[in-house]
Amino acid sequence: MAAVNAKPNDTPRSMPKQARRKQLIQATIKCIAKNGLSSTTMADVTQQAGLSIGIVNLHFQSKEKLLIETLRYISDEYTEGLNKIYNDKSLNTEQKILAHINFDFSRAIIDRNKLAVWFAFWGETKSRPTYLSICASYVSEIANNLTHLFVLLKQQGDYSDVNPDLVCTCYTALSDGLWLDLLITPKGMKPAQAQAVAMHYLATQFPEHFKNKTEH
Amino acid sequence: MAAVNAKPNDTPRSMPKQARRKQLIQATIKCIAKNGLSSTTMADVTQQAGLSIGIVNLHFQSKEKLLIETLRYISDEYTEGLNKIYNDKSLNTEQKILAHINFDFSRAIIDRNKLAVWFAFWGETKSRPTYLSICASYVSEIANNLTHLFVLLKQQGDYSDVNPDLVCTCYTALSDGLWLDLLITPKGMKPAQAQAVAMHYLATQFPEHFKNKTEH
DNA sequence: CATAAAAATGAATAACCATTCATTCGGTTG
DNA sequence: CAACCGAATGAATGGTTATTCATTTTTATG
Repeated sequence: MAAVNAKPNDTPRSMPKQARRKQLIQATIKCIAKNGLSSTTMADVTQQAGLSIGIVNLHFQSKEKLLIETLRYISDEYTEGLNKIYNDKSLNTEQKILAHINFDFSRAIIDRNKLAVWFAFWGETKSRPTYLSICASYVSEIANNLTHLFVLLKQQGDYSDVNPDLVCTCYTALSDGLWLDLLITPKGMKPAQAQAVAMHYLATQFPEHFKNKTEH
Repeated sequence: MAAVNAKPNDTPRSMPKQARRKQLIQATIKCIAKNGLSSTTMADVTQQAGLSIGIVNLHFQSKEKLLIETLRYISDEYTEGLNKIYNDKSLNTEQKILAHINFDFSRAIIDRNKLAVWFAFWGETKSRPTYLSICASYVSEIANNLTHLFVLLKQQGDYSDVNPDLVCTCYTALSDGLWLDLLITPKGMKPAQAQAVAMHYLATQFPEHFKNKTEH
């Protein structure tokens, strides 16, 4: 409750505006995880950030805009991480797919605070067009890239029966569902185990490439 | 906004208490879908039900208890539907698994109102132990039953490499992830398509039974 | 060091919301 | 039909919360 993130000296006023916004967004993530989206208040968030109550409206105009920026933040973090992999010229197709899976179950992504935020926003998409459109746009961006990787891999083996679109849809859904397991059964499902389940599916589609592969 | 579900005559006071509770729970589901969990108010719910503001506290004591009962309601609906399948003596193992998949993507289950409710509560599990324990208990119940079906099916074919626990985890996660697709890309993903993706995965594990199977 | 500009504060405000409970309504019973 | 009792109502209440903005604090500048 009274836990404060930073002493005054840690957060000088001279820091760029962007940094203060990020600080508030990260406090918002913690509060949503700790109290739930429905009972996250401005007082909670600003106290978590070690700042005063009026600060959110100074930087975000309203609570609603702070929430939208919070969704955009985790959404961007995810897509930018994946785009870095897609654009990495030093990786071949197989390595990019492996890197994608590693990323999907990496510390930064399957942090339970962030998972709670994802699900909280997903639960609100039906009523908030803005949330929906943020989600829809990252989903389609990722699907395009990942499907393309599967198209390329299909050409590198005896994979005539493989449907890249289907595999992309299936892998993506599987990954989201495993995130749920990591969120609600934290003692029953470990990150490495979740990743192994994802690998198991890919091995059914691309056995020449992914059978008996384990990432350390 | 002003949409009222029932005229006074439709809801006589002589109906059993259980019926009024159900009416309020269903109104709650609609409100969560329409406004999001975080802005669902007692006034919304009671107006949606066509009743007065004080009625929730009469039947549920508090808003929080109404929400808990709402989660329990969709949770029970799901597990009871599956248990009916598991206990159906007229179905063999293969048919039970097919019935399970059919059920997972049936109208009653993938109703977008209810999907919104599932995700809203999942997003709050980290902060509400009561939500978490309701979710944890239905998850483990289903996993036990489904894993057992896979164990039985494994004995009915050349499936020595199949790991029933893994398949259960993978199928369940996949199904949850497909629910997300149905929730956030309602125009891009149709129920039949989602079901086909789930079948596609099972066919990789039990090709003798599920390859080229399509449910009508 | 003086001054101006920018950033941050937090007390005050107004709106909102869950809960209460005295009153009213409707159905049942004898 | 009268009397009763549980069900339902909704105005009133008190607590909570987002937002505002006059004031204070910090930083940059000459």
